Amino acid sequence: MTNKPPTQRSIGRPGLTRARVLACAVELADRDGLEALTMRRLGEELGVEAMSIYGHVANKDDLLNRMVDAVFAEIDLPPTSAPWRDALRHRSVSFREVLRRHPWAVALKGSGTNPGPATLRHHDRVLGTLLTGGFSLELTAHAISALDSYIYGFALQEKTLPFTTEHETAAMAETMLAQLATTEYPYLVKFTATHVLRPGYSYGNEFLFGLDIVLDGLERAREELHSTDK
Amino acid sequence: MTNKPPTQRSIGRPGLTRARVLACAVELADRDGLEALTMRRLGEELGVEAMSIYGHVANKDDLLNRMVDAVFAEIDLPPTSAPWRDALRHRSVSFREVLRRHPWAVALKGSGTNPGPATLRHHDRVLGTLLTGGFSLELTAHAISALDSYIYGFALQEKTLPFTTEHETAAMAETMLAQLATTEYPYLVKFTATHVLRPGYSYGNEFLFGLDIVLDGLERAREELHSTDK
DNA sequence: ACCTGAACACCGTTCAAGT
DNA sequence: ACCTGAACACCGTTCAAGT
Repeated sequence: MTNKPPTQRSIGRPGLTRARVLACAVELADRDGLEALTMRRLGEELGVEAMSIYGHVANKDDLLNRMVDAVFAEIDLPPTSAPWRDALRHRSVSFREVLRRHPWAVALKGSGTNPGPATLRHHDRVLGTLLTGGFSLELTAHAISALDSYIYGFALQEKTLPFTTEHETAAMAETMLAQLATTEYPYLVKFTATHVLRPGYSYGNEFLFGLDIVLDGLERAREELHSTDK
Repeated sequence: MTNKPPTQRSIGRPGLTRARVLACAVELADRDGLEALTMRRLGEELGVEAMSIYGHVANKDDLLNRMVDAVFAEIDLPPTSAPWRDALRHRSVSFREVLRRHPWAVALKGSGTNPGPATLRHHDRVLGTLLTGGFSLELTAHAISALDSYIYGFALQEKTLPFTTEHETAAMAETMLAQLATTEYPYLVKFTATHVLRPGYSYGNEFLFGLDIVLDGLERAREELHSTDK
């Protein structure tokens, strides 16, 4: 019994740490969606009264902020060894995979949160990749806006789709076709019937096409920047 | 007093129509945010008991779905007279402006909603623009995914920013800089200090840069499609 | 026949009462 | 000193009781 001051860990029931609260909250949101994540339900999942959670988190908003930062911590940072394009392509693919694992994070991004350390670190590394890769300050701003907009938007659209497997897609398309007024939406009908119902269709495959368009555009802008320098 | 059957309009208090409910709900969400849009508060705003709203809307989910469709109705359709690039550029700029007017619509898009007539019409016209503009079915799917991902993502990022005016941006950047550990996030500090704090900086200006990158990429893919045809 | 307000099963969070 | 459960001010929605 030394005169050790009370630590964060000593607050709350033994075994209940902030890390465990966060991990459980993320798992609950993954499994049952953001609307299932209530303080009471989370407490239940942790084997604890809802109010005990407030020992490790200021309030629900604080919990959500920390969850977003935990998600950012999962994203691969752009490897410093690779050239800017490969480095950012790698982290972009990782970013998208993480957002697919945690779709609720996209919605949470929409509410004004103040960034945690993992989020700041992520952005710092992406900035570094561009600034040391031959991008001007202005072009770096353009690049991050274009790239992250595309990734977030793709994740948002992917999350909205009510189907995942090819079979589900086909079933959904069939019912949609049956309801649609053929004369009123001719292109929608044609597109659904001949493209979406095609065997092998999966929306997820679209990601790389758009990503490479954005990266190509950035590379072109970067080259232009250096050719005018000469 | 003819034997006219009871219409939709005759349900609920006179003067309370579904259109008025929708318009009021949109205005409330614009003004005070989605979290302020409760059935009780909306009823208050309409001068009506909360339960009267259920005469014009099945439930809150139905209300939100109809609000999203009302937002889509505001977006300019791609003009059929213009070439595909100009047509889609016009509707994309309009799309982004509408999403800035109604930021809550981005979050709502994230929850799986079934599309209303204005939404279907919008997508039908965009499909038509591409399919009649020399895009194959597959490339049309690529194009819509890339374009709409970018627009939604940009709207999501713009909505997150806690500032609008240049002055607010500068103030925010100053406080952020003061809190940031200079050694831990060197690029973030450099970027904020020298670019974000530069007079005239406004995130909204980034939209057209990314949009034109995507459109350029699509045009290139379309040209490639036709050159291999020959 | 139509409307409505009390009531139900939930929220996040406060705070006083327990140990 | 620490925890917790009753309580408060909210939700969306049901439904019986009013006119």
